[in-house]
Amino acid sequence: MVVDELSDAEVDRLFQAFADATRRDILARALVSDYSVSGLAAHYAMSFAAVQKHVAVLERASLVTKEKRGREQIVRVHLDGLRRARRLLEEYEVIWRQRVDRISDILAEEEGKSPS
Amino acid sequence: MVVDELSDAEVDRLFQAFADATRRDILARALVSDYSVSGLAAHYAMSFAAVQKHVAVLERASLVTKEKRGREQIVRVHLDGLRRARRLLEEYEVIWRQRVDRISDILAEEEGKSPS
DNA sequence: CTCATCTACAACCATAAGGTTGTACGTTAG
DNA sequence: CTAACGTACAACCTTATGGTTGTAGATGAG
Repeated sequence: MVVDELSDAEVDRLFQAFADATRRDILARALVSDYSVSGLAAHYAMSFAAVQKHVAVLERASLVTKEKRGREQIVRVHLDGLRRARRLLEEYEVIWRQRVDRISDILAEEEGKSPS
Repeated sequence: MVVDELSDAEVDRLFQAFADATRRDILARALVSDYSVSGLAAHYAMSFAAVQKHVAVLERASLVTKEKRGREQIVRVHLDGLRRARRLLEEYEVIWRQRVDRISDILAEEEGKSPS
């Protein structure tokens, strides 16, 4: 029933990509409009190469893709990655809810057996 | 309007915590039932100390808390952390949606101005 | 009381992560 | 054509991460 089967390594890369403020900011910028790598780099107090590496991390996590436009490389968000990460977290919450429900059921049953 | 204001460092820790398969598994186990640290450690092909460190990472990320019970330390999930992470990812999707809507509006307006 | 259990933590090691600078190469503007 | 721009990538450094072993302190079982 689970449609998007991600390997552990893929999920690792996905969350690892989110685990850095610069990368989250890059993602946020790329979400609202198109940026080239150097266009993004202009916003950060670090070298172009560093930003390039951050984009590479996002790319390996399937969160963005790069599209060549002339001599520039446009970074565009790949929404699927984002959705998958979000769904994974939702699944954890579902598990929690199921547990709560299960415990409620057990308590209800116990009460039915010996109403104190 | 943003209720849960997380610092960059907090969010870093949150996603960093998810970025390891062992930790995600620990979290999943702790979600479905109560486990002591050694009870968790029994499931993994690594030392107790290693598992202990993983739990510590989850704890620093506010994803779990430990509760002393006799000589054991019970690991319980702190649902808030989970919810916050999920909401953050949802916010990115919202931003994306807003962008799509904005572009649609612009296109609609352009069409209104000079219907080709 | 004594011993096994559970935990905590320090010290150490190998590798990964995040940053730097430097070099090289395709592309576009003038 | 030439110069500037955008990119790619290698080499290097420092610190963080994920693992190990070993030691030591509480606590519970017998």
